[in-house]
Amino acid sequence: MPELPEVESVRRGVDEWTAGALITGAEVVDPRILGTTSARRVDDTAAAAFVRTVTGRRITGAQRRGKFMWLTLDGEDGLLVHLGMSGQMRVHLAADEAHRHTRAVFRLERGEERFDLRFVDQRIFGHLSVQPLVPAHGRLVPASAIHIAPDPLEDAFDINATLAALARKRSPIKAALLDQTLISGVGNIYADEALFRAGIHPLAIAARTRRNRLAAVLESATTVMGDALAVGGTSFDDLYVNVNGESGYFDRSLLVYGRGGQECVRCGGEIAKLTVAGRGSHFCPNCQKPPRYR
DNA sequence: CCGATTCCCTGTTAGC
DNA sequence: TGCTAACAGGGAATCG
Repeated sequence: MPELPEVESVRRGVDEWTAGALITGAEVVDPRILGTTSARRVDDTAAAAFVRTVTGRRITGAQRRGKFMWLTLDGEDGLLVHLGMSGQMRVHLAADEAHRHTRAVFRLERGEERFDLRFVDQRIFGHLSVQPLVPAHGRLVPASAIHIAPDPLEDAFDINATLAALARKRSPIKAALLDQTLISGVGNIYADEALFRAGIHPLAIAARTRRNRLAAVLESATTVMGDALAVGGTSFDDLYVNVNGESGYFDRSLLVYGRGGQECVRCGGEIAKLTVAGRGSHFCPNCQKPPRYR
């Protein structure tokens, strides 16, 4: 499931391949990827409109904030690409056999090069859309990403502001970490890993957690995502690969995620699993003591 | 206003 | 063995 390190790995590949390229055509194989989560019913008319909107545009580069990625079109609009949990961006020659779950294809031309940029998404939680770029937290971002907070790897990230935002949340810290309006880029895997590395229980209430402990969680999240990015991200379930179809290697460095029932690498105890904010949460009950509030 | 829950999807896996 | 139910989860809408 693509989180910041995976989306950034994809963005880098997409940027290398597409910066300066002309979109000479496009095809929407499955119109559902044009809808938002709530409005999946998108008809062929919308698909045709999407194709008309992107065709003939020049890609200036690929940008990212948190898990939101977009291609700038002529420097004025953004072609938003959200990978959801199984989305992939793949570069292929037009003659290459299409992947079973290809949902959209962009025909690109750059100099003498001609190739396809394909959006592949098994579970259709991802989506594509073209939107005007609007200012948010010191940058221009697609309009639908205006509410997304800066991520820990961008210049606009403000540690003190993020700490203050976390300290206002009366929800479990695991839920707060997943709230993309507080801090972006952190998903279920890295939230669990950050909490384990900081020794914080996922059910600890953010607002009742000491400031230096919250800071430790942020520090851990930043570090673990940076480490993951350095090895191409986490390919836990084979649904994530980069633009060239390559997996990342961080799965072997995961300490708690997906390790329920196994031994804790730190204390030898048993990794437990419970549901927080509707997501599976893996943690060590010994290394991450349950909170005790009066 | 805020936190919790539901829904959108498909492929894999556990269980009867 | 074969079928069904449960599970995985990012993000937005809806609920309480």
